Amino acid sequence: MGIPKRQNHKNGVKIGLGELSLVEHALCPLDSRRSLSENLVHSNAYFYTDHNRHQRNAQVRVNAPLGLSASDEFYLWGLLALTCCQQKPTAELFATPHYCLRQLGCINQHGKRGGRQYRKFAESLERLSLVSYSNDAFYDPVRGEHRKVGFGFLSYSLPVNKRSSRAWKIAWDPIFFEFCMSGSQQFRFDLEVYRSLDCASRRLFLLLQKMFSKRLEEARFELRHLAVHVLGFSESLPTKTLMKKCKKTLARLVDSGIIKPSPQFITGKRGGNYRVRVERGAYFATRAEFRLSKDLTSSPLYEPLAAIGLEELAIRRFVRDFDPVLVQEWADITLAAMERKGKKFFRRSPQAYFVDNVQQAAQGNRTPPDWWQELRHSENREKRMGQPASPTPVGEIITQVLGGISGDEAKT
DNA sequence: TGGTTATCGTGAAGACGATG
DNA sequence: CATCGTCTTCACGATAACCA
Repeated sequence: MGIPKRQNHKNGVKIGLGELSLVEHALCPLDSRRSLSENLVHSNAYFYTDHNRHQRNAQVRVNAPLGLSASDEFYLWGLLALTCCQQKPTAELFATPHYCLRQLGCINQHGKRGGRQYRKFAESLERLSLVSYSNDAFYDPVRGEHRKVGFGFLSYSLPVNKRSSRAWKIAWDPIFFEFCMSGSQQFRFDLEVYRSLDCASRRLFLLLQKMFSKRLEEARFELRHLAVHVLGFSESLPTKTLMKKCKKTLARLVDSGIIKPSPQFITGKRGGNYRVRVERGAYFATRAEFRLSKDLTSSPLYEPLAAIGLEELAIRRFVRDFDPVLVQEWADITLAAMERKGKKFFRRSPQAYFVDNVQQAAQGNRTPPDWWQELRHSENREKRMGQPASPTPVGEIITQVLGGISGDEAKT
């Protein structure tokens, strides 16, 4: 077996990681005019059966100070999967945006796509980080019961300088993360299929993925509930329109093999309501397992280490043998020093500096330098200053302030 | 007249190619 | 590899067209 090249061809299915209760309902309206408004409050409800087989109602509330787009869910599920597929998963993901977007299939070396993807990503991240979610009957897979919960999704910290090759840090809310990670229940799905769908179909796909992976053969819904509360269509639309929209969504899922074709998914009124019935499609027969490749470049540590100038073999060794948190930390210190202090900072080379420090730190006899701690503090301060007042796109908050610290940060 | 259906406009978002 | 222009799709309120 040779040294893996920096590549990203289609070995290994890209996966997404969902969450059982969250896919029961829409997190925001599909219509961006409504969902991307500031201080969005989205109230929703869905039904579940408790352990006595009684049907109960769960009330959901999503607060999104910067709004929330239906397409943000793609990043949420994708980043969760990236986090849990690391060699030693923790609730923190250190990765460059380039790494994330490449892993998620948003950019690749053939289809040339650029700046907009990065901006969308940063904006979504900003919106997601501010969301607070509450649910009075959230299913807790660890304890096997429904609980009242309130949590956020994630926090982030990223270099102010857009050109920086230092990794972004994404930290998941501990309670949310625990729900997502809980052992055998991990909710995985094919991210490529997900991506190929429109937002409404994506939501239904996830819900069906959840239902059909339990060996269920069919799923039933009430039309209006499905359209409004699960998919996120506007409640103000007449039932007829919703039916049309649902039919379109179902047709898409048929095309992807997620549900079986049927001449009539929606059957006539019963008790004043339309019933929707779908059957499990071929997709679930063929794609039970999703795994990420163990390719070296699929480690988020790869890019920072490569940016320091380490060889493939050395990177492999660090990824395999050292605590990823430690490696990430010293990679960040080294890159920060390269960007802000220049070459003269290093007695020999950045590589030597990094290698020596990680080894010493692993022994427990070296801690991060003070200048780096201060740098981090000042970066956090700026971020806090930049955020609540104005919804400035993340990458663009202040670069001048830091200009004074170092003269040669432009060159990387 | 009342109700249904078709179409337009707007802003978000994705696909894809050209270019630097 | 990043960036941008352009074309298409989507949701859905508003308006117009249609029909009994």
